[in-house]
Amino acid sequence: MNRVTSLDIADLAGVSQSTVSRALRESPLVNPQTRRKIQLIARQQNYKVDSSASNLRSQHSRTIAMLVHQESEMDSDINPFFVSMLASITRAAAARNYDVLLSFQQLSENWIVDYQNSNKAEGIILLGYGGYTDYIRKVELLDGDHVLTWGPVIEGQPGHFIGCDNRQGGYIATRHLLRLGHREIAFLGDISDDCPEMQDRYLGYCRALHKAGIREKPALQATAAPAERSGYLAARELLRRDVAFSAAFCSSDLGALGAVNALREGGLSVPGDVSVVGFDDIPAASYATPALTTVRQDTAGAGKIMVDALLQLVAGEATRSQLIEPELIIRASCRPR
Amino acid sequence: MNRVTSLDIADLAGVSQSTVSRALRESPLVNPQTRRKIQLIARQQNYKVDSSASNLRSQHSRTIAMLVHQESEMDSDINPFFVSMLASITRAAAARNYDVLLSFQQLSENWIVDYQNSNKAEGIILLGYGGYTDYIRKVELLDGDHVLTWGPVIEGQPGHFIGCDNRQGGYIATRHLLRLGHREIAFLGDISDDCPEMQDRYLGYCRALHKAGIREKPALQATAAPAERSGYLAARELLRRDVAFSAAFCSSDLGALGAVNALREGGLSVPGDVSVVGFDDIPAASYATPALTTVRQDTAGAGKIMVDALLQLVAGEATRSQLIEPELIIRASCRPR
DNA sequence: CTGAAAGCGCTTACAG
DNA sequence: CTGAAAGCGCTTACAG
Repeated sequence: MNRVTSLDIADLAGVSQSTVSRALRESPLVNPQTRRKIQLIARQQNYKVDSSASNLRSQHSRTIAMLVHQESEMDSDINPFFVSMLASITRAAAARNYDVLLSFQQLSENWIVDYQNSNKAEGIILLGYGGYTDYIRKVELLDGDHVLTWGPVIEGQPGHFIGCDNRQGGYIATRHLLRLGHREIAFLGDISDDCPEMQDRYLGYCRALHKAGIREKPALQATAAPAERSGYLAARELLRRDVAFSAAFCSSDLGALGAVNALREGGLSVPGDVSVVGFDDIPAASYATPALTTVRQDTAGAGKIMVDALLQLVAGEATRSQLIEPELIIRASCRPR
Repeated sequence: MNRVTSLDIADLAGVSQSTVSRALRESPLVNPQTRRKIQLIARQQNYKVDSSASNLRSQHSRTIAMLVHQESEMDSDINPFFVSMLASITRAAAARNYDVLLSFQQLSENWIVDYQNSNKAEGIILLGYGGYTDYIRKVELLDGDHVLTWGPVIEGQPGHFIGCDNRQGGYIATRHLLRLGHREIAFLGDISDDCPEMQDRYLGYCRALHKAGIREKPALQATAAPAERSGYLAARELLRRDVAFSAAFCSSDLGALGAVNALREGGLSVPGDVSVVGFDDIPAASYATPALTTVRQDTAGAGKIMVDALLQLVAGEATRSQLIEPELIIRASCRPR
């Protein structure tokens, strides 16, 4: 049994191969009756247009590549936030009739050449970029390529980024704690230049504090990456410092979950002794004990926006950077002072 | 600036286009010096073989499709276990120089036609199949197609499956609880024919009980799907029945996390009053409070095995069904009776 | 509205 | 070891 081609369908339908091709692409040129007949026969024969041939001829692949950054080969835990993004991007792409190639890569590898120059994908979405300073250096060389990154949206930066309004996110998280009467609020997160997103959350935190007439204290900030272990260690460090705090804003849910464990180990109850707010609203946030109050990033909406923005880049249109609005999700990990 | 093709590389290297093609495919026919020269020029020009053209000519795509089953469009929480599988499959495929197309699909959609007949993918890996009875009916029509499913490995079933030795998993989980002195051990999971994997875990549970001279009690079994909410409801149901138990084996970690919450709400401490064992070893299991004792399915190994098995199918070779060995991971959610 | 024909950029038998 | 040539299965201008 040989592969069915458009020529076979043409024979069965008694038309030319060109007409088959047109009918299957919903060309308005072809007679509606003929089109229906051809489509019926194609379905009966389980015929599908050969994508290699179609791609080669038409010079586009209707495929995007989604690269998830990983520091090392071995680290197989993907941040659940990225999993949500990945799912929502894949669905948004499918809705636009695009396929998605998935890959886990390190920054050092040359994905542009691999995916774009081989015509495997028309554009690339990057989830997680590792260190910002290294990444931006790489992006500068990309001029004209179709690469969109989930990350910080910074005035004048090269490349194309879409991300959450992190400053606003940090602001509403901290304001929530302030309104509950907390004054000594710790910040767990990396505020170095390598993490502009967390830095922005920190700036939002500071702004909320200032509005309440409070100055931020370096002793209340502890560096943490978005990982459970990292949040755990940061909270321990904070406890060791022996500085008073009745609340903590963690710049990731994963970090917040770790911090909660560390606080408990230190004999503190959450939210009894310390209120905790996270960031991301990963699934685990809602079924943790206590369920985590957090700042949700709308991944479903973000996926659509990213796919649309990438396809604009591909089409050569201008894309403006867009900020996703964060939303405070109140659960059980905070209590009035 | 036009697209660089193999003809351009040929011109630059002073050889024919055929030789460029051979050199880039590491053909032993071409002179090593010529090959190196061509490869160098190709790299300098950022040239990559056009995959559409290559696929069309050679009639294979070096791509596999990975379909993650979803009941509904809206349900965006992917079981973290599948996330690990997805990552490990993608890595295993990359190691064999295969690309991975990702898609979220419902059982009703016709993925065989979409991916295989269009030559988009040489084979398909399915993660999550929904109801087994419906799925197996679909698989029966697949004869000759290259579809591999993560699921139950059952003697004589149609199609190609790779999965965990669930019976053994259920056995070692239950044996662990028995060795801790528990006698009244609840089972949370779906034991209907639609879930042969959980059914097998239940059979392993029964076997362990029998070996200890205990008969399983229907009152100690509550139906739960692998989801937090479902485990929560099942545990509540169990508490309502007013049957004594000092331990529970939950056939998924997600369900176990929900069950722990329900038990706590019911005034019981874990592991103080009830010991709990889960299944899967998802990341959340290790950072839950208490950290969950569970049965690990080796996803990294499973990914490699699945990709290899699928590529065997594609090559027309026989694949034998394979069972992944489960492993008990002891953490903090169990205590001696 | 339809058909004949060119050609996308490769791979690979064939001839040397 | 190398080159000239055919052809993979489509899409799409061109002509009618």
